[in-house]
Amino acid sequence: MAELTGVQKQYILHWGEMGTRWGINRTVAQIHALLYLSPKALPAEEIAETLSVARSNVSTSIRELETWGIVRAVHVLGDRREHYESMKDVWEMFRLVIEQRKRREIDPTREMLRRCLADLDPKEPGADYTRERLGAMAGFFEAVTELHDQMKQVPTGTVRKLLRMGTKVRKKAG
Amino acid sequence: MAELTGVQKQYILHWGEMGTRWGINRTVAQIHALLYLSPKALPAEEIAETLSVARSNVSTSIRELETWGIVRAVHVLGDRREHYESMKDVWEMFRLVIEQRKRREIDPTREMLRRCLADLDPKEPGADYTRERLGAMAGFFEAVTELHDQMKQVPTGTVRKLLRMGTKVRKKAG
DNA sequence: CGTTTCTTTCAGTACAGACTGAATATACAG
DNA sequence: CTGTATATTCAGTCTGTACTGAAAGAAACG
Repeated sequence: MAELTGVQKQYILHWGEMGTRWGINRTVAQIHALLYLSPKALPAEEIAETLSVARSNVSTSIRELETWGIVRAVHVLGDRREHYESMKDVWEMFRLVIEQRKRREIDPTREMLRRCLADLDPKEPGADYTRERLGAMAGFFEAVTELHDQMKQVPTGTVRKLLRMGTKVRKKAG
Repeated sequence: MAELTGVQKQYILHWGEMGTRWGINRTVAQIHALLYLSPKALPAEEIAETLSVARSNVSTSIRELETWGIVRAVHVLGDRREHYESMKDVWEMFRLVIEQRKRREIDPTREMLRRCLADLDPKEPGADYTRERLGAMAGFFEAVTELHDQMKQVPTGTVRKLLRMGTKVRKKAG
């Protein structure tokens, strides 16, 4: 993977762009794309060269990918350097990312909504309306959490089954 | 809504912060939060004052919220200014946002993956592996699209039903 | 029409976060 | 130990996006 083919470049650049739109660092996303396409684990040095970014930038970005659990370091016999490889199971990868983001963003929001509802002084102007709106939003986040907890326990293979069930429900409702 | 209560401030600030983490402009998110909590439609001027941002910034941000379909302008008798109000149905709001983001981000990614698979020259080094990886990723995006199309047609009330079905599937699988 | 009120556009500025490269730390071999 | 290879940290710089304020543009009145 010293030289990138046209298709690989296309994928990596798009993935980086996509990352920025979802609040994920462009370099982090690009490195992930590169590792995902690579049949073998790559040392940081090679990643830096291939993507034309600073070696230190790779170090930080790999750390981030590791905390998400979608990239890990492996060792190669006769080479002292760490080599990094990406998880290949796409569903599992997204599940992990979603789980992390839930923990970092959904959970704190849920917490904030609870605190708001608790802090809400019934005597302040429009308290009833505020409570109603905050309550609706809190309900949404509760449901999302419930949905996520269930998803966590559904094995990858079952996802397609769920998809088909969705179709049935739709037909009944329609 | 001339003065914000402590709880309102808390909600608006958190929502703005949350926005930035998902690639949504902080001001856009804050304005949405403000309108969501407001029992009556607000003129741009008042939004600008309440949030301490430039009047022009409000104009641009409202436009963005309007293209998502979660905020609309309404007219108040005896007032020439446009007043803006947020949709209150939380599920519907998120459905709209997800739909837009799918169109802007998921669809182009799906397209890119198709193009990559089409452009892939079988003679280039590691073509088989690349095809395998791109194929897996493409499959994921196809499934996500399918899931989204179904969701679009499920009425809000049915969502909780789906949640319960998820539980059943999990129990069978477990 | 001219005036007033409100809205949008846009060129310039400010700022947050990404990125770099030098310095530092760590691991290993001889 | 000493020297070398690799990894990490961090202060400073750079860049892209958000934001501002002034100016232009619409719309509503008299």
